[in-house]
Amino acid sequence: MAVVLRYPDGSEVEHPDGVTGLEVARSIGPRLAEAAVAVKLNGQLLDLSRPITESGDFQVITLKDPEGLHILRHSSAHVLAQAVLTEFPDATFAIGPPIQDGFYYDFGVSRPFSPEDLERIEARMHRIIAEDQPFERVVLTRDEALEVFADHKYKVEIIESVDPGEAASEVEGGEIVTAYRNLDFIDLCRGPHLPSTGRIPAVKLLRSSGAYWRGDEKRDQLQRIYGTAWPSQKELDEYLHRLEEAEKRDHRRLGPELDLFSFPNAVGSGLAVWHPKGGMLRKLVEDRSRALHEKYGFEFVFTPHLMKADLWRTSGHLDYYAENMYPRMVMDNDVEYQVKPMNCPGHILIYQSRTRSYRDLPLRLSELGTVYRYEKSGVVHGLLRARGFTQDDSHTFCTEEQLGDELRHQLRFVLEWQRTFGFQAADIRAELSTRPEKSVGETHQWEIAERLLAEALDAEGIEYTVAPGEGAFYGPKIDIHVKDAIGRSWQMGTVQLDFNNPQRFGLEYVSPGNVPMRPYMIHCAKAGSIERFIGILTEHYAGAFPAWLAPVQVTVVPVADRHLEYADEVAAAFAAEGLRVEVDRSSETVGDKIRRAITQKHPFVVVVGDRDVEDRTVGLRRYGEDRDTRGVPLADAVAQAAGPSREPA
RNA sequence: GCCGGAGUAGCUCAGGGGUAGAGCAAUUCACUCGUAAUGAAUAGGUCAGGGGUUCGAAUCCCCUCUCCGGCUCCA
Repeated sequence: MAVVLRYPDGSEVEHPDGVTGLEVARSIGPRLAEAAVAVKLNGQLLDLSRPITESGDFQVITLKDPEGLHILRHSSAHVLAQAVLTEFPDATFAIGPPIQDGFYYDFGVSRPFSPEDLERIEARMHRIIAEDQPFERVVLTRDEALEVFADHKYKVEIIESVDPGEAASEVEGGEIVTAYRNLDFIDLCRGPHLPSTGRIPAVKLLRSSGAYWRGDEKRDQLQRIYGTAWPSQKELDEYLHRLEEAEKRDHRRLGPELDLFSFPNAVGSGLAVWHPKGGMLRKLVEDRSRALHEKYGFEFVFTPHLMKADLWRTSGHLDYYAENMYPRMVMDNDVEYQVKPMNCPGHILIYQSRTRSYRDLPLRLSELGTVYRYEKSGVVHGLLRARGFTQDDSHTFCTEEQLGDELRHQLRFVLEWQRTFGFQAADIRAELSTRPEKSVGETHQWEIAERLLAEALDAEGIEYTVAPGEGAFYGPKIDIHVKDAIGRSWQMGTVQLDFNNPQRFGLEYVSPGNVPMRPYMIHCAKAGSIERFIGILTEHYAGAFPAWLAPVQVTVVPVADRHLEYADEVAAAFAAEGLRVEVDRSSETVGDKIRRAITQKHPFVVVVGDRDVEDRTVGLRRYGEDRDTRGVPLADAVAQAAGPSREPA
């Protein structure tokens, strides 16, 4: 008997039945065999030592493959568990999967891990790796497995939760489970694994934290240890370097550094104050928001921060959202008020302010509405998760006939918004969330809405995935996710249908046939929250905003005090073109003044000295360029700065 | 909210029962300089806040607040 294996290059090679992956790799080349960590047969990953008994597509997996990295990190997680169980005999272990860039493992322990514990555990891991213990695949029956792991309640729960006949994530399905053994350590696992622990080239533990068993806050709190593993020390170092670089663009660091905003303790958690430069940035973003809303046919409305509690009762927020709302205050004759966490009810009241006809629709109401939400203390995160923030919110009311066109209209708006701020189409993807289990509205409405949302995405050529059951209880939605400069994905815009509010408030319009009809309601945010959006922008651009958004666009640096007069004249020339310009009047050296402007990431630095005064020129340096141009005629310099400083069309 | 770590000058940090420290920033003075840090001097602190232990607390203990990393949450 023989098996025929088709290699990635298309060639087909015959091997004896039961040949191992390693033997096949060896037959291809010794270096490949050395690099091999697993093989893939017909899409299924197998250990190198597994006998191959069927023909098909065959590929050797090395650490260069994504699957190889996955295996490396999975095996690293095993070694972590082995180290912890060795160092902490009373510890029990739960699950430890590979994740993006690394792995973690959750443990039940009598006390949380300290940083010193992590050092000790990591040292133990390195010893296990040095010992080069082979990973051995063990096949157990359910009963055998229950016996082997009898002392580990989480493992027992995993084994018992395996539905016979169906594959679960931790183990192969059926009456049989697999485990991997190295030395005296054994862990439940479907594999595959590296051939031995010595094949882990570079591993490092990063941090520990609490984590709930099965992700459920009502269940045990376990201690999770995060680590990272790479094919080489160099790649590990590069990864750590990337983390440092990401830290440098953290908006919570750049905000104060660039004098944009801060979070004074005296104000309260999750509440920002905006400094003049951040205020300018914010004004520019908000101006852009208003201009685009106007372009897309929205009308501006304003609603108060405080509204009667009864209104929130009508809208259902007190039923569904109360724990995120600030507590009520009682005024006048025991009337209760609450701070708004959303803008919708206010906009609905405006809709209701008079009888609406089909001729009024679509009615598009927008507001830069500041809302306050009580976020749990542990989740506040700079501008990205604040307790007070301003939504670029809008609510559109339309007829069923208009719904398709209107959704597409709104989607187009969201996309233009992202493009305006420098996010490329290729970095935008969408998610269509459909009806969840608990929902309001009629099936007919959901079906229409979900279909029209999908059609709008198709019409705009947006790549999207469907998230079944992930919609809000009140309607399906599209979320727009955007990738930033270092590849992180952020949810920004959203287009959501709402079947709930029109019903709760009894919204109507008069149809052409003179009968009352219920309008459809669309929530749409482009940035989401202005604060969060600026936080993301700050990280995306690492604080070096495109010139049109830079709070200060031009810094004029006089070489000596005698050039101050000309410097002011130069500044005036830039300002006359609408540029935001500052003159550095300090008595520092030229080098220092330039350094400060660069550190503050100003797009243009203009240096003026004796020759410039005489020739009416300037020295021009653009941010990010490590050189400068001398003797640029003033008018040219203004033109050069004005171009990129103009708002995008 | 939960688990851990942390809070000392505007910023970055040292000090860990016995008089509060450095660098950068700030201010002043001198320098007036041609593309990423001129020099000197000065000033700056309820050591997050409150309580306790102690002859004596930034330091040890308790509570609160805030921040950081996760978990959970983000109808």
